[in-house]
Amino acid sequence: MGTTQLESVPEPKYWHLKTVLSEALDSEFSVGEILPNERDLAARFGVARATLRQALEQLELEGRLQRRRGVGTTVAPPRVGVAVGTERHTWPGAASDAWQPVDCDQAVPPAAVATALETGADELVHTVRRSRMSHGQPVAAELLYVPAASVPDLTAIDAPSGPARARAVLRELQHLTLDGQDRAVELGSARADDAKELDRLPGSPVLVVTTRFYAAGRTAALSVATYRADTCRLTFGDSPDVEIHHDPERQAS
Amino acid sequence: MGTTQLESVPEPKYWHLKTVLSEALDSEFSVGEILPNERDLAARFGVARATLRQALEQLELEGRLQRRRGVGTTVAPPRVGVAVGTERHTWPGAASDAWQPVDCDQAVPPAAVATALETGADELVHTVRRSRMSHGQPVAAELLYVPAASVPDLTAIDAPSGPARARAVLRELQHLTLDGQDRAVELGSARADDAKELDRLPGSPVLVVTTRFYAAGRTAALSVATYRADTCRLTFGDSPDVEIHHDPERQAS
DNA sequence: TAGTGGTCTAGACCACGGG
DNA sequence: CCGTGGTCTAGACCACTAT
Repeated sequence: MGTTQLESVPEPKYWHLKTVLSEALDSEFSVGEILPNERDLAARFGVARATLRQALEQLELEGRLQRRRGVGTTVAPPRVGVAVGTERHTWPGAASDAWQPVDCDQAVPPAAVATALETGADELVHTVRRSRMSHGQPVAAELLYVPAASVPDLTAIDAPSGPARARAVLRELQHLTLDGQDRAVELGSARADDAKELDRLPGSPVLVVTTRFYAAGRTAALSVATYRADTCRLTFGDSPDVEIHHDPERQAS
Repeated sequence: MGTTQLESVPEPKYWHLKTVLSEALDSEFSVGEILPNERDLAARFGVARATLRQALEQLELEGRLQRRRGVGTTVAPPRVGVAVGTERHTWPGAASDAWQPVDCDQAVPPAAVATALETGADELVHTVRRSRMSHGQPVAAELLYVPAASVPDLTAIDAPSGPARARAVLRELQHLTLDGQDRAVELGSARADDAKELDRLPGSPVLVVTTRFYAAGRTAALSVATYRADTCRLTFGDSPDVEIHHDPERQAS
C-alpha cells in the first residue's frame, strides 16, 4: 500500500544510463576530457554497446558530448551563443560581421526556393555560398539565393564564379532598399556538402534558418543557413552570451 | 579512367534507404497514409530492421514521417509555422493568443534559471505551466518562472495553485513596464513531463526557446518553451505561413 | 598498425493501442 | 487478443585518425 508504484514504470536502460552519465559529466569530468571508449563504457555499465550508444547519442544531441570517429568521445564545452536576429533590416554582407563569402555560381534552385523567389522552375539564380565561424570553429553554412532581377547592374567584370563573384553579388544587393525580412527556424539533418563544411557526418542534426528578404514588393533574396545543432544556441536578442541551460550547478566556492 | 569514382565512397545503407524512401513519399504516398510496418519494409529492402529504423528515424527528425507505438508509421503533413517573434515587447499572457495556462505553483527553479533571475539558489519562484495548441494538436509546453519580486501585489485571493492562480500571476505581470526581451533557440530532448504533454516519447527532439523578460533593470521573468521539433517550424517574421522546405514539387496540374 | 566511433545483422522481448 | 513501434543483445565488419 505504501510502495508508491516502485518500478511499475521501468524507464528504459538507455534513459537511465543517460542520467547517470550526465551527472558524471557534471561532477567528474571537465570540458575537453576524453571519456573511456564505447566498448569499455558498455562493459562497465553491463549493457550492450548499442544501448550505450543510444545514451551517448542523446547526450551529443543535447550538446554535452562530442564524438569523432577515430578519435574518441570528449566532453563538449557549453553551447556557443550565435547571434541571428540582432541586425534586423540589413542585407546579407552589409556590416559583414560574421559571414564569409566562399563561392558563387548560377544554378537552378530547389523547387521550393524558386516558388518563394517567384522565379521560373528552370530559371537560373545567383547562388552564394557563405560560411560562418565562431571561436575558430565552423558553425554554419549558408546558401543565399539571389534572382538575377535583384542585381540588375551586375556585370561580368568579375569572374563568373568564386569568392570575388560572391562579393560582387552581395555588393549589388546593398543598392536595393530592404522593405523587411522574416525568418523561420526548424530542425533538419545536414546534407552531405553542408556536413563536410561543418565538420560533421551527413545526417547530423542542424538548425535550419530560412530568411526571406523583401524589396520592391518581391522576395529579393532568400537565405538558407544551416547551423550545427550540437554546438549552437541561436540568439535573437541583444545579449548573446547569457547561459541558461545545463549549468552544472557550479558552486561559487 | 572514366568511371567517376563509382562506389569508391559507398554511402551507408541507411542513407541510401532514406533517399529512396523520401522519393517514394513524394511520389507514391499522400499525407496521413500508413506505411507498411517496419518488419515488412525491412524485408522488402533486404536490410535488418535496425538499419531500416535508422532511416525512418531521420525522416521523422525531418518531419516527413510520424511514428506511434501500437499504431504505425504515417506520412506527416508539412510542418506547421508557429509564430514566436511577432509580438515583441509584450508580457506573456497579454493578448493571450496562443498560450493557455495549465497550472501554477511555487517551486525552487533549476540552478541555471535561478542565476538568470538573480534569485537565491533555494528561493521559491512562481512556476506557471502553459501549453500551446495548433491545428488541434499540442505543439509546445512552457515553464514560466516568475520571481515573487516581479509580482509584489499578488495576494492569496486565489488558490495557491491551479489555472486560476496561473492567470493571476500573468495578470500581475502586466503591471510592470517591459523594458525588453531576448530569445534563444536551441535543440534539446524532451523531458518526461514535457514529452507527455506533447504526446511524444521522452527524449524526442524539441526546439527549446528561452525568453528573458527585462523590467526595472532585472530579469523579471523567464520562459522556457519546448516545441515539438518534428512538427514545428518557428517563425520570427510577419508572414507565418510560407512554406520553404520539402515541397514535393507539386505540379500545378 | 592499433584503436576509435560508425554501420549492420539477426535475433529477442517489451509497452502500447485498437479491435 | 494481436499488431505496432520501442528497447536490447552479442556479435561482426568498416572508415577514419593518430602514431
